[in-house]
Amino acid sequence: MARACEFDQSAVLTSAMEAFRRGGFGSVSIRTLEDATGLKAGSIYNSFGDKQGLFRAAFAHYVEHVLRARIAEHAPPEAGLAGLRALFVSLMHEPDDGALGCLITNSAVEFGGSDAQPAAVHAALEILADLFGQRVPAAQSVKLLALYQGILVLVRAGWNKPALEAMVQAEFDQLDGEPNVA
Amino acid sequence: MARACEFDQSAVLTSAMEAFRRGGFGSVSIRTLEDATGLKAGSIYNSFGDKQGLFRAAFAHYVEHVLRARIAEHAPPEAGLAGLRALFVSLMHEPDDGALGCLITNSAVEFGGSDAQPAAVHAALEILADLFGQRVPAAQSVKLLALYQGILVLVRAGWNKPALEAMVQAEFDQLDGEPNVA
DNA sequence: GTTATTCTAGAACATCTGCTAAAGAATGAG
DNA sequence: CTCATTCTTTAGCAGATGTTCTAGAATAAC
Repeated sequence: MARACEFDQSAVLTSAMEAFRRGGFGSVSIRTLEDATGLKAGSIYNSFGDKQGLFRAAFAHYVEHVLRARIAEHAPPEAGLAGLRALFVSLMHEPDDGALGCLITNSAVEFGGSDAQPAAVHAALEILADLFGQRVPAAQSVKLLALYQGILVLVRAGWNKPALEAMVQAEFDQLDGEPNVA
Repeated sequence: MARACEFDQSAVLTSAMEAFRRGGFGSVSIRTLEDATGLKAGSIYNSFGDKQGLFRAAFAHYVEHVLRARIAEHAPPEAGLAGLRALFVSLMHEPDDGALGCLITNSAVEFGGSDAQPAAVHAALEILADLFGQRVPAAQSVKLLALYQGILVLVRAGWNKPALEAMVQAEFDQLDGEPNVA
């Protein structure tokens, strides 16, 4: 019917997502997003409405292509508790040393001070809570969720990774010795 | 020798601190800080050098008058493991529902994407790590640090507080049954 | 080929940002 | 009192911010 978009939507979302993971929503400007995505401001506003719209799309992209992909890779349904262990351990082996933080954790912190937390943040946390809840008793699953978020904070803060990994291993060793859900 | 400052430094730092706890460093402007502290921009720059200087002072104020005060209240040296339990439980009973987040956790996340994490953030995390390390075996103390940070993220995200508190109680019940350091 | 429609490019807008300069007000030393 | 010193206030600067507008380029239906 008319001219088609020239850019690759997925590539654009990936680079916007990385910019937001590094700096958060507030400190990444439209100019920075222009450089990161290769798009001009006009095209960004034409395609996503406004900065929030691009963020929402990038957040959804993160949930789908980073979080869900990570779960699928390390903790598919049949992997059980060992899958959860691998998922946790993988957090300490990101090449970026926390510079690319978790967009969910970072957003929970960044928007937690405002009146309304975006529903997307809560929904994303729910994905993890559900995953843990399926493989571990309820009391333990809340602990795993908190541990997961805490590890991401500490990795981003540059905390000693081997110590974190040893802690994860010990924690799952203990979980292995208890009755679980599956 | 000359005119004295009219404002109460501690009160100014407290209100600046609260503003930063709510919004982080980046999204709190000098105008907002003027309103929060009652000072005019000129006085702020005269007293603290620049925005970073005020933030540094507010961060130190937080460590001294919020973190250390919280430890002294709930977990004095003689309180042992029960003190740590009370410390953790207190995180779920803040009246602000996470709108006033922990300045340490929030800063770790906000500055984690930049080249150099401020040393003050790491030092503040060390305070908690040391506290835990004195009352619990090393492997457990790392877990408590991660749990502590994760709880703060989840509280700020509006997560179910009774579930978090039950998790904390269960975790410390288990710790009570193990040999500890003291 | 015309035309309607949608994308892209670039300049521009009003507002907000951190910060500074200049003038007035308070203080203590001489 | 004088005066040097320091605080407070106000106004303003240069640059960055999110956003919009306009002109131009590409496409597909007719």
